[in-house]
Amino acid sequence: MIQSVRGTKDILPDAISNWHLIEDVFRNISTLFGYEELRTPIFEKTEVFSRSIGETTDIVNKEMYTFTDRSGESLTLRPEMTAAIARSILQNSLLDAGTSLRIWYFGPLFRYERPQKGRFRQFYQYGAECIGSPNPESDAEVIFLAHQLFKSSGIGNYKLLINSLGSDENRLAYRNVLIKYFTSVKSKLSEDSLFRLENNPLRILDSKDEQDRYVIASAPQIIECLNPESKNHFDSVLSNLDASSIDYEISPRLVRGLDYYNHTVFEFQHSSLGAQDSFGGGGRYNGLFSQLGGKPTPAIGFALGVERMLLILENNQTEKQATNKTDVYIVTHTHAQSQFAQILANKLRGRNLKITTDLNRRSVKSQMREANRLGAKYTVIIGENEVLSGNYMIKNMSNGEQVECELDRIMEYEFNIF
RNA sequence: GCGGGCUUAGCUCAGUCGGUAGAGUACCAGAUUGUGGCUCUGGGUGUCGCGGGUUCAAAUCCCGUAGCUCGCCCCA
Repeated sequence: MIQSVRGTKDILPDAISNWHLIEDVFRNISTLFGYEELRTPIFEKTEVFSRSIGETTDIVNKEMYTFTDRSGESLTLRPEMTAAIARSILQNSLLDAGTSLRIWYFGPLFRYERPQKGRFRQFYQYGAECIGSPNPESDAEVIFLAHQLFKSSGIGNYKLLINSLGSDENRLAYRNVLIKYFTSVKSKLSEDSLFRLENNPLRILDSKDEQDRYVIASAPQIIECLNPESKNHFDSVLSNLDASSIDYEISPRLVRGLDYYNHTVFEFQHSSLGAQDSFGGGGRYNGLFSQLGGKPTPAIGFALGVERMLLILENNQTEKQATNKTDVYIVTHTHAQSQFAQILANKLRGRNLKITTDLNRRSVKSQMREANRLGAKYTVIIGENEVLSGNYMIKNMSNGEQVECELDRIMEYEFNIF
């Protein structure tokens, strides 16, 4: 049997209703906040990602699906969206100076990783980007948006962690302070963290290793390296959140993986997710547009892992409520009535009723059973007698009552499908 | 890239000491000759992941391999 590619999965009809629910929330709430949808291709020139995400990150180093096309150009299935969105904004000149551009997106991303709970090689993200404002109210706005998305889709009990990396200079200064500190306690670090010390020392702060955590506890914090403007910006973001009663936890060790982040960074965590407890995250990326060849443009955004959101939802849903897949099931006694059944079905569909007919020429009993299984509120029963008399049986499936109805009047029959 | 667990019917799983596979559920048929649910009766629908080895005999023991899953790394 041919199987789907490792780390990819089919979204089966049984699971689709939660996807629809969450996609509706994405569209409706984003619109309420004045965000417009932007769809970009699922592959880009490789440099879109290699120039923005960071050469030392695992995403660029070992997780990209990169290939050369027939013209010899290096292309990559998008491993994240922000860089692609920025590319599109620059290419299409969507940004007017002095105003804000509000964009949201939804779609599949691709990373070559070992799959585990809440992690796939093809996975979906929703994201929102607020471009053009350096001010703390835009930081707050995107967090309000995320908050409302969770509220509307029924996700509660999550934790918002927030931190500031400061300006690029602050970040660099902190990096040096950290290298100095961790080098001094090198002997106590785990093997992984020794590697991080060479490549991405900030990430040591995120280590899950017990011993590392002990060392990390007394590491210098980035707050100490922030200049006054950065500190002001951060404080102001927090006060905006306070004013709107958004709960958060300042997490001095939150650094996030992508190189383009500066100033505010944040992450949403939920305890029901297993090892990957983060189901969304974002931050400010004032340097990204210039890295991609545009004018320096302040921006902030976040992304949500849709499969992880669905995991949270499924955890909350104790029982799946049976959805009725059809309103009226048309039962035919023999195959001879199937044309009549289909004519009737199409007429009733014109009344916006969900109609199912039998396609397998099964017994009346089987058809009734299926009608029941599909949650049909009514069956219309057609047999030889009905064809001769021009009358049809309409059976109410919840109380078993049957009435005879003339063909001409079946279009007026009041089906109570609620 | 590394480590643990798992793989038997459509699904969830049992299978003892090696003796050629079973339960629940789903499904189909009948009881009810034109009518669902509830009940009863009957029906097994299988490449025991795959390949090799040991053996008179392998779902079971050994070796290899693939897939799934959870974790590490990293990230949504």
